[in-house]
Amino acid sequence: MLQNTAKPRGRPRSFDERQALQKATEVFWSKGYDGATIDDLVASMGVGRPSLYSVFGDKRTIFLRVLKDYADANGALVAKSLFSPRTLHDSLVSFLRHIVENATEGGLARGCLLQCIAPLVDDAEVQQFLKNAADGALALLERRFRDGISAGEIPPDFPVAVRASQTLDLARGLTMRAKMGVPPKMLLKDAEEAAELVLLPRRGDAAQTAASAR
Amino acid sequence: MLQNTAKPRGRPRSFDERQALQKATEVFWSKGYDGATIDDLVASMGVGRPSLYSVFGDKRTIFLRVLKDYADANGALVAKSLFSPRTLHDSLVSFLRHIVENATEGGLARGCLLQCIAPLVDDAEVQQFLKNAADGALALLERRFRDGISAGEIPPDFPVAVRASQTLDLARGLTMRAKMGVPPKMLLKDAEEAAELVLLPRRGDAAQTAASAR
DNA sequence: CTAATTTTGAACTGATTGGTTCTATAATCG
DNA sequence: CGATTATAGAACCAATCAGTTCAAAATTAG
Repeated sequence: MLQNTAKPRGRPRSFDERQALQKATEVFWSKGYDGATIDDLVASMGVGRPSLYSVFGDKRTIFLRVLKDYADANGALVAKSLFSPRTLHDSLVSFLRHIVENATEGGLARGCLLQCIAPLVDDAEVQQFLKNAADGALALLERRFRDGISAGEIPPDFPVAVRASQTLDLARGLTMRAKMGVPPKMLLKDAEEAAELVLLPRRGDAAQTAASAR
Repeated sequence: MLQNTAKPRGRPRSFDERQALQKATEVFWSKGYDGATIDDLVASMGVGRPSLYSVFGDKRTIFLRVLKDYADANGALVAKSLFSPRTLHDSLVSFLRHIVENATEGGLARGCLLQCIAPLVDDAEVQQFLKNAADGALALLERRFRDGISAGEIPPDFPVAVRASQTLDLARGLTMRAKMGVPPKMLLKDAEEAAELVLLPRRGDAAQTAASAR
């Protein structure tokens, strides 16, 4: 393990594995799971058909790997958007803006791979993965709200679990609209409105410190 | 046109057109557009293959008809849920509950045909249809909020357009979670929370009459 | 150099797809 | 009854699909 640059024996690969996987992501993201053919993948990834199977496995396996890759990268960005030092309000705006930007990346209106493509894949492992990813995102949001309580940005009785879930639901709505072709500009505006909405205290709850969240 | 029961000349059909279309809806809703094969449709609809083509057209045409049918039926139910005589709050709960119930109908976690299936169909006419359907739903919600202003349930400066859009986004989130297998019971609870959320006045806006919305 | 090892491109395979044709069947009309 | 009209079932067709085989190519080890 000292030399990870140990030269492999046979004919060298003509492709970069990470880069190829990124291309595969694009294909699935744009065309969907059923819509993406092996030929599409071969063409985009720059990998010969037999190499594709020997290196990455079959279509389902490739998709699972793409999914994990995408979720990891996205999860890191989401965490960064939420936990870089800023007010709670700005964290939420940043989070929702990230969702919108991801879903409208390159003006392509592809939505989110995890929300618009993967849920249609009729596979138990995929579905379990999505459930875990959603739980993870929810946990991050709840943590951010709790941090907001610690910082005195929202009152201690702020309904953290409810608002975290609602934030995620609003994000899902933004993502679907991105997929429908609603202009990013409008979605970004709505992202800010959504952040304001989920910071409102429950009716009847004291709101004395809430104003500082802006 | 006096006799709509005018007996057609040839061999009578062995299927009911409306019933067959309903079955087609189930097939697309469960399996997706790509996932539904002509054989699936033939088997479920009780229509012979050639009859299917001569009566309903090709796969795309069948799907478009299914889509219109589904949207009409659903639109009627949504309007009813919103505009039956009740408070604004109860209308919103009723609307969101309807969304959840539709998406979890029969314990099948199919989500919404218009949100979970149709957006993946790479067809301009389908996409335009979805956009129109979304605009229609938004218009209904806005109208209901405005009625709430007229009835004094919410203040005159209530941000109708913003809240209507947010209500729809929350509904989309609920639908996605239904598709992910979140239990209906939890979603129904969240539907009520969502209704409460979108009735909150904007920060800084007067909220004197808002309490009557409950 | 030769042998061993790995990747590659092209061609192949069996299954499935959307869509059609052909013929038998079931009804009404005269 | 026989002519007409329309549907139904089975078999068919060309295209496409996921996945494999095989020989040629490119590299390292000795």
